[in-house]
Amino acid sequence: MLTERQAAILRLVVQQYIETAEPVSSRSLVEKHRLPVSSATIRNEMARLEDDGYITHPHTSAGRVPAELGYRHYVESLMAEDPVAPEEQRTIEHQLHQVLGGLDEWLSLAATILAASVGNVAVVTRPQVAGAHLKHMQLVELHGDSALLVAVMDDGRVRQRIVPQHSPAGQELLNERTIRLNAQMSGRGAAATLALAAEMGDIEDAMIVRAVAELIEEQRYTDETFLDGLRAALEQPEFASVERMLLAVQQMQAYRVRRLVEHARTERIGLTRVLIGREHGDEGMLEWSVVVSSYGDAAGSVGTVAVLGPTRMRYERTIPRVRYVATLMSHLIEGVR
Amino acid sequence: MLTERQAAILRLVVQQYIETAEPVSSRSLVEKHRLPVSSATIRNEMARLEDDGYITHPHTSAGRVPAELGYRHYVESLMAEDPVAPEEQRTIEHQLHQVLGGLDEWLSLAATILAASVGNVAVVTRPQVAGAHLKHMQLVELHGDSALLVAVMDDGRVRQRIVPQHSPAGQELLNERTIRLNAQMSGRGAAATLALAAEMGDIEDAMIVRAVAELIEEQRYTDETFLDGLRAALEQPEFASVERMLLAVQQMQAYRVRRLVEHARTERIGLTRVLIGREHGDEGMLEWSVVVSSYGDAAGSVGTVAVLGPTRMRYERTIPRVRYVATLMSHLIEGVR
DNA sequence: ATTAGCACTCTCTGTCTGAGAGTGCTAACG
DNA sequence: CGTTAGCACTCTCAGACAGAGAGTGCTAAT
Repeated sequence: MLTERQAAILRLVVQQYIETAEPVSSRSLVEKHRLPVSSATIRNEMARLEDDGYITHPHTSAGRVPAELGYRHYVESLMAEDPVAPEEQRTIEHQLHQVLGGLDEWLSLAATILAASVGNVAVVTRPQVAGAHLKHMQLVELHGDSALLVAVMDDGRVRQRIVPQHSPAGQELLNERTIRLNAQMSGRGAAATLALAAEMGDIEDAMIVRAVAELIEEQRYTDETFLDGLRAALEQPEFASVERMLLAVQQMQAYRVRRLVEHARTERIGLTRVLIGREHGDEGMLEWSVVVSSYGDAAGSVGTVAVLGPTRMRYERTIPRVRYVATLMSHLIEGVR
Repeated sequence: MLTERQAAILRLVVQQYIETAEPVSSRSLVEKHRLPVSSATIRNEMARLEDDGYITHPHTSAGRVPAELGYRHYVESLMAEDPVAPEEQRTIEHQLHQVLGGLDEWLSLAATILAASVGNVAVVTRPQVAGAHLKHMQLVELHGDSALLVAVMDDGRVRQRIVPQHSPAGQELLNERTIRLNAQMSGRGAAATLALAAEMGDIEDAMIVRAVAELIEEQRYTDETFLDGLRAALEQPEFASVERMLLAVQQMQAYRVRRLVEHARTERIGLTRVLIGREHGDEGMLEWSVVVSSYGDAAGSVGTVAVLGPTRMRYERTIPRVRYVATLMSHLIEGVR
């Protein structure tokens, strides 16, 4: 158990390190904060904190740096959140409301806004519904012997697929087919749609219905993950070497980030979770932390909002902002269904 | 005018520099290629080439490095293209044919394939039609008081927009409206659609028609530009310092790259152009070269395929591959219209 | 015209040194 | 007993320096 003074020192060490990115020395702590004790006392306390695993030493004659446990304790007990000011709330909300083009555009914008607000990588995943259903589909004639199948799902997705036409039909006939098939398919899930396809007499009908079933179920990792803010994040001193920067660029790929974030999140909407260093389980990204929150609607679909950054991250700022954006999205998502 | 020997030497210098990324010395040239002359002779010739501006010197005791003029001459007169082997042609074509999901997915895949094939940044822009026309639009009811407008254009775009509904209508009524409006709008361009909106009696009809007109005209830079291959490109030695790498990451943003590439391309389909260093006109990217080609169909829409990389780029490989992908796309694009 | 030879230049690497920053420990102090 | 002054010790960092190595440019001989 930490004494009150140890806790105070730990807080200062973490804060100062987050701010300066430099190891924190006992003397600088005393001077900057006009502590009523000498640096030797701080050194003694620091040695304790180090024994207990809260902070470390890069080398003998360097100041102290928070260890994972130190950040953990800081986030849980020592930190005061830096709330999203009303002004900033309005800005974010306003920007989000600029969206005209549907769910995808909206998720992408959310990632961009969040990234800009916290200066790190922001990730937003599309809300996953246990079983999506078809709302409406439409066949549009393409040049030549194929048609474009456009399907709108009840989870907000709009997906397309090119389907061959054995007998070129013209838009008129495609419209008829569209109406006929919609009548049978709309409201169905993937399995039910597939079952329907099996019963179909007409081969072309069956093929289209199967295509719709695939679209309902489809999840492409990249397309479902919206990521922004890498450029800004790379300017932080943790990436100030070619190897580290290159590694970071490699690591921040949509599919990988998505796996990490999906794994880190909880089902519980409204809860914001922080995973520091190895806590998130991706051995290759030990120096990264994740702040993650779920959003969703009454219908039970759940998506993820997250920020990724170096363990030396401004948790005070990041946590409330992730939470705020997630909350906002939970409210807004109803509208694009 | 270069003598034959000078040209031969220049070719070797460029080739070796492209391969090794190290300044090329007179001795290494003689040894590696068993030249029938001494290094001193090469040195004399090199001095000439330097006087004429084909190559340079990083410093007194370093080997030679191609200057822009050297690359230029190499690309135009000295280089033998490394054709895309039938095997590779099949692979690329096969990958491109994997596309199921329509134009966007297809352009994005093309960029990925090209990037992988040349190991640099590949950019593909959507084919722009002078005036696109509406093929078909569909209204789908969303939860609450809005509807999703999905429009398919004759240039292959599928665009969506959320539109408010003043009086919640139900999908039935939306279908009626869809049919009514399609009958009036389909085949129209942006201006004609806008004109139509002005004549409309019904306010909601007019609003939807206006929205469609906007969608027909819409061009969002990011969404219209598909880019891949940055990760691989960053591994090249030209980016082996934090500042350069960071700069490269900043520079390779969709909107900027698009501007560069659109500016560099020619209207002439089938022609592949190479712009080296300052030739492309973006003063901030002097160390980059662009290989660019246009693709399009008989209808006159033109898109761009390009590769961006350091001036020290394997032009022999890159040029034929850009050309091949562009040709392929010209053929394939007919199918997704 | 070509080339051997050599002086000259510049970079690169490793070593060393001194300065500086911090800690850890000890002993003294209140 | 907690606190602190003092100091030895450790480690890093920047700069200086030297020597090796790589290349060129020039000159004179072939």
